[in-house]
Amino acid sequence: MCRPALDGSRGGSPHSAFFLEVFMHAYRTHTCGQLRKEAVGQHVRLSGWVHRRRDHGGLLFIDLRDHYGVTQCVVEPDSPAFAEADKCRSEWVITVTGPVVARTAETVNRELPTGEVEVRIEEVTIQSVAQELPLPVFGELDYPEDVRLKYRFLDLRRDRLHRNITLRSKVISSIRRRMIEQGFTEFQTPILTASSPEGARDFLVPSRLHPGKFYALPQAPQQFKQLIMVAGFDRYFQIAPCFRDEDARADRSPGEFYQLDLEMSFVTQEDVFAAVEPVLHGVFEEFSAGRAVNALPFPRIPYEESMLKYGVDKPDLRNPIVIADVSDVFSRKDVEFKAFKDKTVRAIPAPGAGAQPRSFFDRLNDWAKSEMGATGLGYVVFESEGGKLAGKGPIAKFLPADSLALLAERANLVGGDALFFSADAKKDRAAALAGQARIRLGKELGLTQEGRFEFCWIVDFPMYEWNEEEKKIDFSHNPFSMPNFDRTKFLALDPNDRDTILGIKAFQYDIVCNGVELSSGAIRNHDPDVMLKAFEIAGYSREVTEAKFSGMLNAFRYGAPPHGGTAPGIDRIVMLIAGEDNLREVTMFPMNQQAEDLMMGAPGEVSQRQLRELHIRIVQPEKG
RNA sequence: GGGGGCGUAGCUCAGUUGGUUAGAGUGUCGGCCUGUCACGCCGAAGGUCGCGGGUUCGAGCCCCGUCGCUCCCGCCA
Repeated sequence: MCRPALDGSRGGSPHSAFFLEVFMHAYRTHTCGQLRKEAVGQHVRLSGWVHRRRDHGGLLFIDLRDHYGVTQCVVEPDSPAFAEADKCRSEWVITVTGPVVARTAETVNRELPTGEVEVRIEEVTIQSVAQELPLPVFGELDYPEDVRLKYRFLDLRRDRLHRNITLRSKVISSIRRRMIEQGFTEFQTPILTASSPEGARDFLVPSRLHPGKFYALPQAPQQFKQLIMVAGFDRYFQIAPCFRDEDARADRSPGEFYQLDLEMSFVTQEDVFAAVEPVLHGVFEEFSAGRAVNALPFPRIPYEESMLKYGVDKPDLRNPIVIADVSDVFSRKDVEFKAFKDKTVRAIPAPGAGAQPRSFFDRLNDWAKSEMGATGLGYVVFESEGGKLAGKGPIAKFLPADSLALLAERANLVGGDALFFSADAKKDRAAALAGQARIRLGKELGLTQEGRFEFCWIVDFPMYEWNEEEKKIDFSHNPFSMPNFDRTKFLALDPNDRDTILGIKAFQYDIVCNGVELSSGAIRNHDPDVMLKAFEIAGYSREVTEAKFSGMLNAFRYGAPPHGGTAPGIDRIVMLIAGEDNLREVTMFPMNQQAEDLMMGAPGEVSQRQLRELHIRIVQPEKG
């Protein structure tokens, strides 16, 4: 086509096209996002993808796109480049050469940073052609997830995803800079490690050298980072890949994800908060694009309080609704509503909901029954009648005036407001339904404020919980957390003293933003005796604990500093900042919900030879 | 493992109570068009209605099964 002659056979003055070609970069002198009015008159070369072509017969426009932007290029039929340019279709990769010209006032495109100029095509080189696209790059339409994932390289060309992934990179580099500025040091930890008995399901990697033995991919570098503290490195961080073989959710990638993993020595819980808060606050402010971030220090909310007031351990504080316990009101002798007697009853205020139609209340009731497995969601609508509050709705008739007034006071409601009730014999279930109802009400009544970030710490998690199915005590969260309990008394605990044990809090905390759990952390248990006792309570004999955690227990017997840390989820941070509600929108090459990589074909079958080397034989599950 | 939603042209979707040859937009191909920027106009090609079975004179539509995608529950120290 129109390649520059490199043998010098065509002579030319310094002003000839030939001179410019020879001294011009083979692919580009500028990017597609670079040219402005100041460049008018320059002879330039651009390379990129054909974003869009507009054929006017007598005039052909090609919008050329690369990572940096879009530049309009134009060619007329009498140009020697027209025939070649006319062949170009969407997503072909081409190189164009020609002068930058100013657009006339009427033809300037204000939407485009390069919209004041265009490149008049004198020469086109087709670098790569494209078949008809399974997924158009141009436009903002939504496409099926499987097509997007199979042709991820096309999806990634699209503006929104391209920007999200670029944003992710910027967020990570900002985090890294802020951590280093705070005196943290980045270290790598192994990817092939040992399976650990607690927590999620492991991904296993068979060992070739050791028949019948397996590595596991780390669920998190938990033990390693504690060992780094024992090794005296004081402040560690890592953008750490974590692998868990559990089912996916919109906010939980299948298989793998990244954490800002960090650990510090000689710290209290407040020291960890003080180290993490400015990093998160700083990075969210940096990329907030006008959205407010709540001020430091972030509120600390005890777990019990969160479960009462918000019905979840990850409250969305953009939602002003606060749940109240009203069990006592329904236990009063003058309240004859049998369905709520002797149950935990939580009241969810719905300010302004009195104006909603009957269908609004019915819909919530249906939702509670069908999706939450509840018997229903009772409600009362408050109305002002001559300066006094009157109750309306199906259960209002069971509530005498003074009980009604008490409810309104507890829920801080006035006429025109409504109050929903979540009741269950089990406190946890009443709280959970109330929590979900709070979220729905906040959204449907428009009370949850968009466009802001509300962080909080949830603190004082219980160390243990009762496993009803197996009738035993389990760790409720991280087994390596330090119990917030007198050491001597802890070591002397009777493992059957269930009431005392279930009341023990741990130095364990989550950080939550807008109802999304960003991280879980703890002050660690660095005392081997306390650790053995803690595991004994959860049903692990000393021998088992010694065997399973020998590496760490041993280390703690050679001088271990008190230490603690946390690990905010990188993907979720980027998701929040990008304003997306699915992790796949901020992950370059995600797997689908069934943990398959549709582009690369993973997981895939392997050869018999590979299996033999690994001493593995496949046993297919029986179909039935 | 369980529940909900979806599956119709390359892509996004419509398709009435079960009734003639399954439509639109976009993309593709062809024609026209010198200032568009979602260019416009005319025309054409493009369909195993996810797959299998059933009911029916007749199924995109109803029933059963199955597969795929997705959201949720379980699970996620």
